[in-house]
Amino acid sequence: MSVTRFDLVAKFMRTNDLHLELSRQIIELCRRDGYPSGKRLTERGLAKVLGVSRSPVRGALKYLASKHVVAAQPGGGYALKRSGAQLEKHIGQVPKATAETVYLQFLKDRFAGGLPDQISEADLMRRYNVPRGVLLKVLHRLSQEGFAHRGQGHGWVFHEVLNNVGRYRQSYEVRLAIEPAAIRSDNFRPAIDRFTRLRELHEAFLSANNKRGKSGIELFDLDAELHETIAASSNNPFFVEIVRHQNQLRRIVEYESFAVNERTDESCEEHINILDALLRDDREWAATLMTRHLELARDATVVFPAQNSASNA
Amino acid sequence: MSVTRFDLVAKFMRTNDLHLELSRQIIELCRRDGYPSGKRLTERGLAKVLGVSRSPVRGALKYLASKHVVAAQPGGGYALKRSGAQLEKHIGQVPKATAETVYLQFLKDRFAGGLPDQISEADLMRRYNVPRGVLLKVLHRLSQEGFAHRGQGHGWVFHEVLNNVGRYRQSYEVRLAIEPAAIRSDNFRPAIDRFTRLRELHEAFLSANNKRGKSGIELFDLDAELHETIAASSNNPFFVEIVRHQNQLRRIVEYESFAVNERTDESCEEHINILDALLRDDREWAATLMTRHLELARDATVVFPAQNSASNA
DNA sequence: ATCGGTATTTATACCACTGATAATACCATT
DNA sequence: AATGGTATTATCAGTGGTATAAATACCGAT
Repeated sequence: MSVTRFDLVAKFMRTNDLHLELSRQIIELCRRDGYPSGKRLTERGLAKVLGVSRSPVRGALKYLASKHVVAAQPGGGYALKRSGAQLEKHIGQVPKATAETVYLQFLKDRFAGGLPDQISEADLMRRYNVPRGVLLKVLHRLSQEGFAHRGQGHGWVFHEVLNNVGRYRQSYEVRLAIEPAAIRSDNFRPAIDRFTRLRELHEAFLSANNKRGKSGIELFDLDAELHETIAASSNNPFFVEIVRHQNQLRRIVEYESFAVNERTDESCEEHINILDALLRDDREWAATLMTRHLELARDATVVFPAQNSASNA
Repeated sequence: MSVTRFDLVAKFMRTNDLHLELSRQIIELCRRDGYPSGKRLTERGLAKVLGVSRSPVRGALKYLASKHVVAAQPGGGYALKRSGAQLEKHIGQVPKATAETVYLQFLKDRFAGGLPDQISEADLMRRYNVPRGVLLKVLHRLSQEGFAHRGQGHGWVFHEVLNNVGRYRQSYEVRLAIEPAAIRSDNFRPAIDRFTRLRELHEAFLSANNKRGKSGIELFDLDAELHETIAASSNNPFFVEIVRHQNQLRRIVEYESFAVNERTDESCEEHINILDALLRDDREWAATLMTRHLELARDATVVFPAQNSASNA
């Protein structure tokens, strides 16, 4: 009769979706800022940065401890136990939240033409067999990201995605207008440390590239991070928002290899040149290189046209 | 005993929010496309355009009939009974849907610094005294438009709004990058009829301006329509989306006269010059004029700084 | 003063049900 | 073939109660 409620509650505290999501973000944070192994992670600090309360952070840390990414300290609390490339490996091992999975599946299906332009919630629940809450969460995220919106009456309306050459060119048209402008912005202040870090990662990618096989996903994420970081240096949140949105649009397409850009090495080198120009504060040249980089990428991208989605269901 | 159920159902068919919203859109549609009085409005046609089924359209038409904007025809169906400026008058008289009212109130409060950066749903329900459904509808709209997003844990996070000079300049920075690029886009095809109509409206505004008092709201809407129409002519939906978003950001601020641009007449004339250039297909010059127009507007805009919203609640 | 541990309060997610209403099918008329 | 009128069906909004989990307050230790 002595081992009861309290112990059970403590033992069985399940890790939920939010815990997983936060775990990812914690790893990502440590990786991006290059925290060394042994760095102490405080609950309050993480809660502040991640915009949540201590409760879910605690859950996430517990989960990370079980995966040996962090370790409980003797006096209480947790400290980081991995760093750098090791973290990158771990981040892929954190299971995706169910909403995240459904979200990706949605976009994939949509791209492949498997979803009509208009569809009702009930229909989607039947299709994906998820509870209403998850479905709504996904739909609202899609809506926030500009992939869909709730119709005026019943049902949801999906917007077009980057599933044809024309769309892809239009995306580049936007980026060509925005990204060089961001670099030329009056308030541009290069984030030296981030740029330096990015440069290292690119160099690493280039040399690793020759040995092991190339990873499309890895390169895409690196590319996205570079463009977002540069946009962020303009200190204009609207620029960042637009660049991020365009990246998100391309992400799903390129993850699924529906669009391929074979210029991986060249692209990396162009990135490095842009970073170098920015690091020596030669912004005009950086902007020019960026324009050139985007034009080359645009012209080299091959899109595999999806089967036309003649509105089904 | 003869007057029962059927008649009651028919008589008491209440107009709901959707009916009101559609009524507005129908008026707006007729105005924008310059439908003449007497033009027949078919249920199916409107349903198609508005993206809903016939049921709510029917409700809207019934409502509009009660306001004498349309009239029931002898053989059934409805026909438009007003046109042009008369329609503009009517559109202001259609009551706003409750969600719409709350939405505007939100933005106003947020601008004035009356809403903290983070706040829970329950808190908002208490504050605005609206049922959860309406609140959520509003929040999701705000989220879709980039004003807010759901936090990871509990509560919603509000983004910054255009409530200071810096933000305003950043908005113009985006427009300066996007709008001339839209005009220079390869796929730009001027919407001759829309442009011609807009030109007329601008001329009308200029002459009316001298007689009656000026209406800031009226001018803002005209301005927004012009910029969106031009962006739309690029046939690049991303451009349209960005321009629309920026307009929406400015709308609430300028409606409430938190930001004022006294160059109404000059602005109108610049618009006309841009339209003329576009109408004679002189795109390069139109793009140059657009750049100049935006720069002048940017430098002339005065923002009344809102009291700093030191996070309350 | 800041941290981790714990307890308490509060908010939201979930579920089933109900009524309202949007979507749709059908019919008669032109 | 297209339209308006009508009836039927399906979807969705609203409700309330409960379970879960996030936010927060508090405490003792460093």
